[in-house]
Amino acid sequence: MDDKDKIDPATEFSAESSWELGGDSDSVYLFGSDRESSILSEFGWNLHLEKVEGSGGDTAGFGDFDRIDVDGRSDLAGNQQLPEGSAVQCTGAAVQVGDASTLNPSVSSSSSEDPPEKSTTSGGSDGQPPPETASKVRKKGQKRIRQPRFAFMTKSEIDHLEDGYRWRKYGQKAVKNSPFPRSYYRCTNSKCTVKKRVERSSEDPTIVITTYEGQHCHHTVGFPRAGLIGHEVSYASQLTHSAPQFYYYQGVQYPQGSSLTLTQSHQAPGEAGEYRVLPEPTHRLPTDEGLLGDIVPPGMRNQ
DNA sequence: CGACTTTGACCAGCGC
DNA sequence: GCGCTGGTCAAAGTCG
Repeated sequence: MDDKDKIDPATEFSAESSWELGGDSDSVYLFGSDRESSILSEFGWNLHLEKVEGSGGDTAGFGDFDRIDVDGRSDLAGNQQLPEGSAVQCTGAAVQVGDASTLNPSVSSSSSEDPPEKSTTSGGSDGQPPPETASKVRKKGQKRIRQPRFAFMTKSEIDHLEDGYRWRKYGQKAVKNSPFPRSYYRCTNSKCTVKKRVERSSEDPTIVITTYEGQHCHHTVGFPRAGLIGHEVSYASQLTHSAPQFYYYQGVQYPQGSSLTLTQSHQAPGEAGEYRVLPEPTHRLPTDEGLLGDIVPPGMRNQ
C-alpha cells in the first residue's frame, strides 16, 4: 500500500467525499448528498457525531466529537464505554461545523475520480475475481478488478477485531514507512471473495486500520439472516458487514480509553463516487435489519 | 486430522 | 528496462 492507500481521514472525508453538515454546535450531522447517500440510506445508515463539549470553533475534526451514533444506535461506537474525553478519531478531517444551510459546499469535493485507486494495490490482487479463478492461474495482463472497499480505524491494542466472520490469514507484509506489518485475511467461506487487510497506523500505533474489500455472499457465523436487499448490495453489504465491527468490539472488549474512526473508501474502478454517510435516512429498514442486522447477533445489540 | 498461521518466494503494476 | 512495492501463493509448521 502506498501513501495513497492509507486511510487518510482528511482525504476520505473532505477530498473524496461530499458532505454537508447540519445540527447545532453540540450535535453535528453529516449529510451525504448524492447517489451514495441513497445507497446507504437503503440500509438506514445514519451517522451522528456529537461534539465534545468545549471544542468550539468554526471548523472541527472528527476528533472533536466524542459520540458517534449510527442509525440511532447510540452505542454503536460503544460510547457508553468511552470515557469522557474520548474522541472519535478522524484527525485532520476538515469538517466544518455549522448549520446545514450555511454549510460551505467546498467542504465537499465529490471527486469522482478516486485517485487512490490507481496505486492502492499496485500489483496486488485485491478485488480480483473469485479466488478459484484468480489465484495463480491469473493470466498475465489480466487486469485485476478492485472491489469497493470500506476502511475504518479503530483505536485498539488488538489488531484483528472480531466481526462475526471467520477469516483466514493468507499473508503478511512489511509496509513501507511503517514499522508495523500488514496482515491479509480472506473470508474462510470458499464462495466468499471478501478480503480484509489489517495494519497499524505508523503515525499512531494505537490505531488499527482495517480495510474490507468485497462483499460477503453469506452470513456471519452463528446467526443466519435473510438475504441482502437492494440493488446496491455490493456496496451496502460490505458496509453492513463491516460497520458492526465497532459494535462488536466496543461492546465486548474495547479497552478503556479506546475510540474509533469511521472512514470510507470506495475504490471500485469506474465508479464515480465514494460512500457517504447519511444523517437522517429518508427511509429505514426495520431496526433489526438495518446497519447491524447483517452481522450483529441480536443478543449483542442491546447494549 | 483439519483448520489456521507463518513466511519466503513469486508475480504484477508503477515510477523513474 | 529495472527496481521497488504491494498482494498472493503455498509449503511447512502449529494448534485444538
